[in-house]
Amino acid sequence: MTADTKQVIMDAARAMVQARGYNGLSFRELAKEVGVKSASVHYHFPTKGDLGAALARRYADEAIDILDGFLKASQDAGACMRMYTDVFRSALSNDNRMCLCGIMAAEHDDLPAEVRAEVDRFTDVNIRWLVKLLSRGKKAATEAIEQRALAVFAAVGGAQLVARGRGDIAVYDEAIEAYRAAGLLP
Amino acid sequence: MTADTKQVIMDAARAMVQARGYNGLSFRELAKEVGVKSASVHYHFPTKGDLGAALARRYADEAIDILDGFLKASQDAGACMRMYTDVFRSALSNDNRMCLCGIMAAEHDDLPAEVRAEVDRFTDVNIRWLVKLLSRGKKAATEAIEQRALAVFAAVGGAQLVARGRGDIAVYDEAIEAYRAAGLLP
DNA sequence: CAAGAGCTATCTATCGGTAGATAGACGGAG
DNA sequence: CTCCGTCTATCTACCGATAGATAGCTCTTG
Repeated sequence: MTADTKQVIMDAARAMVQARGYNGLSFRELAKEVGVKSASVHYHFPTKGDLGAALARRYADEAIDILDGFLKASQDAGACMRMYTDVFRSALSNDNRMCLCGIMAAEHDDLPAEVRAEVDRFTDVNIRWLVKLLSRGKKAATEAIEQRALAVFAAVGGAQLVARGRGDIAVYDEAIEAYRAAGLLP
Repeated sequence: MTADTKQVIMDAARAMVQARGYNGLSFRELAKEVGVKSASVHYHFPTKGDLGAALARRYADEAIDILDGFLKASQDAGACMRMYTDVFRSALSNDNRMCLCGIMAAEHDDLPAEVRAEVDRFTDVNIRWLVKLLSRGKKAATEAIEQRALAVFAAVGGAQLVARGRGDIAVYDEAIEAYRAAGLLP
């Protein structure tokens, strides 16, 4: 019984949001999945916005750690970028799911403000990391690097979305390969 | 008073879906927007799936006409591609909306089957058109062209999604420019 | 031409279901 | 004894969908 119910709820909720989006998440279904009553979910997360924001916050925080690990693991930009694209790939290989914040970005406009803020932060985290990566040894203007970082982030997210729609992870692989071939990715 | 109510309903529904997604569309709100009762919407579209499928079908059909017009309007691949990216740009400039099928793609998994089919067809239409465009005068392998077409479609969709999240159309422009600079777009 | 039958498009009213949210009882652990 | 976590039970609001009535148009037919 040690397994902190709050963490179990968050894990299940994350999986459900990655599969069906924030609006597709319901307290009842989530509670059933976890094996508690919906009132118990409300005990840990008073409102749905609280839950959504907690999910996105943890997701962005984890991203910071994971991505920093990549930069430390290799000095090679190409290798780091492959690790980066592989993270997004792993969401798809996990039952055709999306990046939590990627799918929430589509619902951006009717997200509670506190959720939206965390989703935006996830984007910031990614852009900052990509800027760091693309800056390595390059002397290009900061502005150009930022533009490139944003384009990479958008392209990877788009590839994930399209591949998921096709229900075929090979579509993701092909898109990434095309990005690399075109020179968008290092 | 000529304005066919069915068309008015579809126009309003499209705008609402482009802003808040398929799940964010409700018969009551839609009816209020149009100025009728929700029962009247059900008269024209018995189920929500019927309405969603009708929207996506019309959207895909219009896309075919518009895109073919581009190919006829210019022989230059770069010019055609700019017209293509400008179509997606115009959705953003129309009150920060998304491509109808782009936002529905995010909800792909819990879309009624008849809606999903039309959304998938929209993707097909785009890929086919891009293949046609990228094939002009190129002798590259069909497979490589298809891969490239898919990557372009995904990248443009991703740029739209990210730009919308940022609420800044300049983000879209910058991403597209970066794609062009990298050589992904002709 | 006129009368009536049937159709179209809309309305009011309501259905069963589910959403998020809350109050208060209960039981176990410190 | 008290506090924490979970439960039962319930609330209000909204969802998509349906039933049934009605006004007005159109078409047929004597």
